Amino acid sequence: MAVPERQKRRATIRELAEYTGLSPAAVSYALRGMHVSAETEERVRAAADELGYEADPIARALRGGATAVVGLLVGSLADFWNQELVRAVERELHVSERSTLVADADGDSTRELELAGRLVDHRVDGLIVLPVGPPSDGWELIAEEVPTVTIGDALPGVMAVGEVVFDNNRGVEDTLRHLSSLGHRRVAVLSWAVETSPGRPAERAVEEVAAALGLDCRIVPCAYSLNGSRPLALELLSADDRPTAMLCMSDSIAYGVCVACAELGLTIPDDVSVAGFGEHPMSRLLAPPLTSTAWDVERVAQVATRFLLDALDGERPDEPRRELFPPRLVARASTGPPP
Amino acid sequence: MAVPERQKRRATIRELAEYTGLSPAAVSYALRGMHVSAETEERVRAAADELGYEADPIARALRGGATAVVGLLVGSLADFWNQELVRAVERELHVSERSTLVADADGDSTRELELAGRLVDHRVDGLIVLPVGPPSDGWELIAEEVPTVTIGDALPGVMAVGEVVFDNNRGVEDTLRHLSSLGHRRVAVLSWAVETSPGRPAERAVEEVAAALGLDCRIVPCAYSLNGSRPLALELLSADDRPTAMLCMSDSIAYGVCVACAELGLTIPDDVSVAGFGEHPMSRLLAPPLTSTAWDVERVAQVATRFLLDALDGERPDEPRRELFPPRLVARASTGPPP
DNA sequence: AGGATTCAGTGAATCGTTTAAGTAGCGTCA
DNA sequence: TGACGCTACTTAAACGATTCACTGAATCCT
Repeated sequence: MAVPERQKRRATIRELAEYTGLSPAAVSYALRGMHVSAETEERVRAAADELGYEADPIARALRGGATAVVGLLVGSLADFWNQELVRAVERELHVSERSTLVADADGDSTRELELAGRLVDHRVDGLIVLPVGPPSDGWELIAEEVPTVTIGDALPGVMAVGEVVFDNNRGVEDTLRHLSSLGHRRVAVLSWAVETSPGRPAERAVEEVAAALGLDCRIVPCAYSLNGSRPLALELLSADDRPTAMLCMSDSIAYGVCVACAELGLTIPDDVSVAGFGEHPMSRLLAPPLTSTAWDVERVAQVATRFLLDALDGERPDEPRRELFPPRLVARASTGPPP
Repeated sequence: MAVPERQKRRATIRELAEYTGLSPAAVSYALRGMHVSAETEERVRAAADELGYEADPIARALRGGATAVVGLLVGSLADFWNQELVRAVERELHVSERSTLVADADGDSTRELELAGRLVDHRVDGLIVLPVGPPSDGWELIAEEVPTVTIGDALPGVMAVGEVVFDNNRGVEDTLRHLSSLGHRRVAVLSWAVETSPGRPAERAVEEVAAALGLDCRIVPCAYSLNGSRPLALELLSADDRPTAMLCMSDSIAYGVCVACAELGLTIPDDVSVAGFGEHPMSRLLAPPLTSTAWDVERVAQVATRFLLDALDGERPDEPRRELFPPRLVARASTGPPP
């Protein structure tokens, strides 16, 4: 009922034109309510329903129109939070009748740009990006060609139509203060690779806060995933002067650290405290439940798609629209006083 | 270097033709190594490199060629295992230079078919489906139009080119035997909605094994997600004759059950045993670690894409190629003797 | 009333590629 | 020699929509 019967071969605009006794052009206009009398418009619409006509997105795209496809370029799909975001964005785009072309840069900034290009080649109407790579010239060209929204961190110098920004700095500060107030002094920060766009500012934030609180912070670059952090954690935690707390810049990273702790026979938080970042639904279920910093995935997805869709049917804003998401520290049992 | 310089406007085949002094047709042939002398082919290829020419996938698609886009239709993206599968499939497709159009049916079988249609409209070269819905006529049309591979459960009557099948029955049997051997008699099975394609056979498997083992099994339909199972579990576990074990047909479902247990003050496995299905990387980290049944996501993704890609550049097999993945029971601390 | 403007709709070009059909030029073979 | 078949191309017609430039009729203004 709701879904129109699926034809063997779709009706074309020419067939619809013949059926209504109009020219293809008139039909095209009618369907978008331009240029024609109300009566014909109605008639064409009815005929379109009857024949189950829907404009072919590919043909439309070739001519330069919209494809109803949005590209979603994810820095690392191995990251659980990012996976959640993909789901949320896909859902948001679905309500606006759009499809989602997903690409995973897998932590590689070269691949990231290459994929962005590929998405553009497929004529996506817009691009939502969770960047890994450092800002590069390539992005300017991309963002110029197709409306782009960044999530997580802006790409400086790139003319995005929207920027959904996490207040990572405050997140880092809150967590470090939390750890400091518990008595920790030696903290390892497992961060995104430091040369990435989120990495650099986060690194500075860590350094500033550490200085202010008198913490001995060591920043260690780390891949997003569980498997990326485990070996690193094994190494860090086997050292004689092992840190008393680990701040992981993603919950996925923290999960790998938990595994490493288990393997080394270390108890969390008695032997070492672990904190995540970007709370994943699973984190409350860990043993012990993981301290983390929460951002509302659904709202992030909503705002990002809103920015993009507004840019798609209005004109592009002169300046990126921007929304800053404050962190919410969720203190749980994985952080406690140092041994 | 590796990535060709991104032009402001892409070179067209006409420009390339002019550049080489050939006709567009000759260029088109040359680039696909048909019909032309070796010398011209070489010359055209060189010119293409020089101009950074790459055929426009949209124009190609309109004419009826391939788009290098594969549709991935997921029954429920809220399910963590499925999220992992999306990542793995995306990665596999990337190595063959293809992009992935992801659609989430969100547990709704009507939406599932509608989305399949939308993917076909976008001229995906092929379709990989993790079905939720019961087999329906719509699928036959879809599978006829575009090569389709099913994952998880075949769609009977649908001419897929490949079927990646989980041996759910044996998985159910193994788990129920495991529970039975621990001494359980009253087991609740939180399953996919029973009318779905995986639901029905799984239900029968449960009934048979339960009868053989003398178990009192109650099958409860349940949405895939953590949030779907929590309220259900709260209800089931508050009853006087509450089950001593819960078999959850997805780890995501199990996670919700764990939350419910915590809320009710029930200890796992002392008060109630919990088992998942389709192991997620997180499950070993829970408190207590979750008993589950593992399938290798990476291999599943590999086989599924292999089936599809083979069908894309060879001809379609007369009969679906098929691979059955046996389960691997991972017994952990979340299952123990009944109270 | 006559010229200008709007309205409703048509015809044809266009987007960038593929491919069926056609055409030279050349060699082969009866 | 002429029929035939190759090879290496070219020409032109798709694919399915959008849109620019028109046209004929009706309406408007002074």
